[in-house]
Amino acid sequence: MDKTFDFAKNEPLIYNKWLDGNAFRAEVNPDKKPYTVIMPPPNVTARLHIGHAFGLTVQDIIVRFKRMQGFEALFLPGADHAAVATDVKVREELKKRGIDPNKISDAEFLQHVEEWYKIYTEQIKEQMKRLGLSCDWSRFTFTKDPCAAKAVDTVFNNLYKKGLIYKGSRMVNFCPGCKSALSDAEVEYKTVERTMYHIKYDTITVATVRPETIPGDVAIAVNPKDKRYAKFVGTTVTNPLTGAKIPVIADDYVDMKFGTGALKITPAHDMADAEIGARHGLKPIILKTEDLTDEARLRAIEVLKKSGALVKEQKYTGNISVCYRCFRPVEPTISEQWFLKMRDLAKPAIEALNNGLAIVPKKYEKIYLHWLNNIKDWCISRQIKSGYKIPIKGETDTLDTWFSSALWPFCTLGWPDNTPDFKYFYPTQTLVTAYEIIFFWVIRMVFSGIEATGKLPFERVVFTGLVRDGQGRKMSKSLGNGIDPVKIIDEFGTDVLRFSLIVGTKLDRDPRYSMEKATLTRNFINKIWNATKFFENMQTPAVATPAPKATALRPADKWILTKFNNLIKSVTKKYEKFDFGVAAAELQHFFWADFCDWYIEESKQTNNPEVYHDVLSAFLKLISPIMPFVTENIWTEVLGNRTSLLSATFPIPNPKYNFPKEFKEFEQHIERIKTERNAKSEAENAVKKIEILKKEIARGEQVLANKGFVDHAPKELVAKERTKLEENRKLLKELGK
RNA sequence: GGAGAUUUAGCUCAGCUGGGAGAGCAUUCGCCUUACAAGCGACAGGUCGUAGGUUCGAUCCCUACAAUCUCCACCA
Repeated sequence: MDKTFDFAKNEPLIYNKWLDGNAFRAEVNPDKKPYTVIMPPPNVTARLHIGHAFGLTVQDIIVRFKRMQGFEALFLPGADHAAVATDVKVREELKKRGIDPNKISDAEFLQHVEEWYKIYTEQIKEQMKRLGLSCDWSRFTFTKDPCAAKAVDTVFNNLYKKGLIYKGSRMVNFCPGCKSALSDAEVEYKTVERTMYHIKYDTITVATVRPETIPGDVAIAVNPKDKRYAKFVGTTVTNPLTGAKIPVIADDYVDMKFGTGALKITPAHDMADAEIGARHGLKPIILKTEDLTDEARLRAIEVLKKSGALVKEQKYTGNISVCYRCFRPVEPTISEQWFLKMRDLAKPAIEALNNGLAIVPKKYEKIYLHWLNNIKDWCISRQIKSGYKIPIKGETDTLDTWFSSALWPFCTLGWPDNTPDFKYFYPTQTLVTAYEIIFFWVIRMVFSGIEATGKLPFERVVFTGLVRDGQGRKMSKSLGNGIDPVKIIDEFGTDVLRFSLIVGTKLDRDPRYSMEKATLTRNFINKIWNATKFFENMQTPAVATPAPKATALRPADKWILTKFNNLIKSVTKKYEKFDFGVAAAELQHFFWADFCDWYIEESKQTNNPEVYHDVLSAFLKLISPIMPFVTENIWTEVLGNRTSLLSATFPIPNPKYNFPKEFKEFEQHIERIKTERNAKSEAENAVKKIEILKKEIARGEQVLANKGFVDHAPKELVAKERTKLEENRKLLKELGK
């Protein structure tokens, strides 16, 4: 064997061996139960980052585990065309090449988009392969593939026929950067400092941060309880920019304590104003976009200053709504868009939580429900070029990219056709995704799946956290604390990346990653490698000592077998609960502390290669979903197995290997040795030990003197305390000599 | 404003149905012991956020408070 595991050489060899053997291919197989995981398709706009690596590793662990449990496991890979994001990227790329994207024809532009798709889809596939994902590549799907297009068409038309999709002139958030309408979910909030202007409308002064919208004002609103303004309600005031007479109205919405307590109403350019305007039957005045710029604001201020209407300026810190893609402030505007009626679609999605949909971790259930219970109609039209055209004759708008993403779990399996794949693999079992896209994607998949197929798209959704750095900070370019997963693979190998990403994480918190984890994992893999070397030497005739027969199990054998049985139980339970972080930690601890530090040491004088072999190979199986390469290498190259670990069965505890008596004895044996070592390294140990014993005895006496404890506590516990006390007294006597 | 989560050793985190606080790393000390110095052995480190309550017994259950974080809503 080499000195260390040569991952650079072996990992690609092993992966290609799997590919050549069609090992990841899932077939329709009536003799087996299917287990389907559809991959959330990464955008074709970027390289895979550490967050992708984490999520994809979690999925691959699930699939490999289920495959070993005998399921027909399908991991279906794909990539997303990411309409808006790709649009931006392609424009940038064209400008770099000296082409003005606005001067070429639509057809030409779309051709460049197609090119982009091709190049970056291949790049993404390559990166996924480097992560060691056991995907069925024959089923790779791109969100612009014909099957997806057919699904989009079918779903849109069905919803349209049902009257759930409608076109209407309504208040929507418009992004001046993306030059498109957005859905509510696509709007984020950012805290910024702005200037608040106090402006006189005759007798009433209002405070506003957007004086450029004054020409759109149709009223001034005050709180009906506000005594200061009661006398003005019902009168009119003059718009300081247009000279128009506008009414003073009373509305509960107005906060008396905020600003001057008087609110200008601009129904065409503010969400709240639109509602107030509608309540009072006011007709909105729609302004042109060029009249809503920063320059327009400065012009308005100039005019107001000259006329004396501007009475005060003050700094104000508050939230502004921005586009989640380009982060530019969005402009609420009345415009004609396509909407999806949500009320009826949301109902079954809400009920799904009682009808077979599990959300893991559970804490996301409330977030899921809250959003669905407060859902508004979904603006599905976008004014950008790439993406799916709205399938109505003459429409130039495209669909929100999430409209097609929502169909992902079934369009990838052949729907709307009732294909054998669809019949067998749908509904899918587990969807793994980041909690950030619960609204964008997960909820929309649920209601779209129920609506289109009559079934839930998945039995459960598992949410993963956001990968942070060692100190818990977000990884970001400006902090320079980002870690490129491909770099870890280059330096340490895929096994190291996968295990180090997983170990110590919990699903309900954000995972943390640092280079330290990578080196620790490298050391662990080296440990596994060397323990295997020890086994090879054990078997070499020159070194071998007369080994006991398999039936003649030594105490150490019985101990490790019992310990390993317990490990299998515990690890399997954790895998089933998707608690891979703790499973990984337990596996590592068992191997290092129990198997290497104690069992190997006990095997240096006499040994039992059969037991060693059994435990080692079962351990390799147990950890292989997380660490597929080095385990496969040892499994085939060193242990001489002909078939891949992929097709091995996941270990189940062996009832024969349960020796509670010998187990306890060996644990005591370990304790004794530790005490001896301790005595050796610390001369004054005896004095110390006496102190501890005295304390222990005092504690035991106190506990047993407590009548409540003796009467109420379980009998075994009381008995245990009694014997412990006696033993300690005996020991103290011996040491006292 | 509404909701949720977290708080355990210097750091990062485990602790299943309440029954004497655990790991890894870091620190300190001693070791090249024939699988491994990417290693081995050992010591030291904790009023389990604060204050009450339930219980024979609370890190665990209940109440209040505090700090940190996240999501949602958003007031001109």
